[in-house]
Amino acid sequence: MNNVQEESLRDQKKNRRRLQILEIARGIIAAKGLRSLKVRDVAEAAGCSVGSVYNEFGDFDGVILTVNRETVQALTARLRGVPADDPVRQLYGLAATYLEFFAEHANLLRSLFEHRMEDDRPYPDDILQMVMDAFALMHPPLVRLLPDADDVKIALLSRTLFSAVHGIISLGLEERMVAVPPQMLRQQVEQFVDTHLAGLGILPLQ
Amino acid sequence: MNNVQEESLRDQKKNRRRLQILEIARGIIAAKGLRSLKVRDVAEAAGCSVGSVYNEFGDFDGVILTVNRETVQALTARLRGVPADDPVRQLYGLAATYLEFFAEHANLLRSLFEHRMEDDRPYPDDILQMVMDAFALMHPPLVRLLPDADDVKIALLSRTLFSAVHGIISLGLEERMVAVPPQMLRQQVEQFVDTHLAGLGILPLQ
DNA sequence: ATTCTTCTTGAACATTGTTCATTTTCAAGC
DNA sequence: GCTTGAAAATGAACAATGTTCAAGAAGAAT
Repeated sequence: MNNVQEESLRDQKKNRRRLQILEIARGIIAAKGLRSLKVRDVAEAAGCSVGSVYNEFGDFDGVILTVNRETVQALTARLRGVPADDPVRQLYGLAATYLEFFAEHANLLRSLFEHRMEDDRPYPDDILQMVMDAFALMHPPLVRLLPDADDVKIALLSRTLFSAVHGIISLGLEERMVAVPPQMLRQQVEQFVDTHLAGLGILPLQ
Repeated sequence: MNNVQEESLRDQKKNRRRLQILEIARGIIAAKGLRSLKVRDVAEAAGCSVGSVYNEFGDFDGVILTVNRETVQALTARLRGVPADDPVRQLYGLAATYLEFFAEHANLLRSLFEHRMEDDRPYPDDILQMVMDAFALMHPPLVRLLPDADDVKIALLSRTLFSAVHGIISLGLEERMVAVPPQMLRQQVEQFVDTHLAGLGILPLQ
């Protein structure tokens, strides 16, 4: 017996179009920033009417939020790929991987963190949850390094440390904040993690 | 001999209006966020036409940027008010004051950090410089604490540390990132600075 | 083939940034 | 104080862009 639902021709087209719209929107955001994203441009590039975009995503925020959702998913996947062999190495790896990902997809990450909803509608919970889950990825290695510490405190520490790294990277990558030469940023982040771990009483890698 | 330029009635009105427009724009951003700022609302509240707003600020970005400029000026003033008696205390003070200011004016700071220009016009240099100068305020106390360190390294450390604090605070204050209870944030920032200073080999306050 | 449902379309509308010809206001010269 | 010229204010018109919806097209169901 086959559980796979028969996909109608209609659904096929719908799905294909949906993916296409998202791909186009993501491309525009990545290339020229969220502010350059226009419904008509997306519709035209996707070969459909603006109405179809609305039909599929409800409103334009819907498109943006879906792209953002996929961004945080891709980020999480990348971060989960960091080896968990040695906990200290893992922490370095998480920071370095975040930097790498941010540098590759700066405009997509800015869209994720900077997009504000119309009026006062709340940002979708599932995206927030995913961001928080990503920022909690430092939890397991920290638990291994600080076996005697309170679990709640480690959870807080994990988010704090990741938020700190996020701040360093997101400001460091603003070309406009000419401050930091990009190749120096990696070293800078490493140094930062290093110092902070030392402050936690954790010995560096030998 | 009086160097003060006689101010004509015309200039008086112009200046008064300019201040009024800025006050109104700032109020709207602070209360409802940058995305809720509309030319017509500002013009109506200021009792003038939209044309006058354009006449005074060139374009709408001009209004936003002027508000942002004043925000970073106010921030800098507050940060400069932190006592410089003890360098460690000063570092705590800078972090705590930044948190305080951010909590009081969250939407204004988000406008400062998140506003993107139309097209690819560059963000005004003077504002960027002022932000960087603010983030360099940790430099003097760090120099006192690490007298043997390279000055360039301290400059980098200052920006890094302040960026880290910025990351913790800006994410921590997003109501949407329910993560951190606000009153806990202060403690969290303090803890963070504490740990990092320890990592730098700096003893905490007795 | 017919009917029914659903999706698609794109013109019309709504909102909001921007321009500019006209009018108003003010200061300077007489 | 009247005239004149420059500067500013006005707001209607325009442009760009998000949103809606009645009509039509396309596919599914019978």
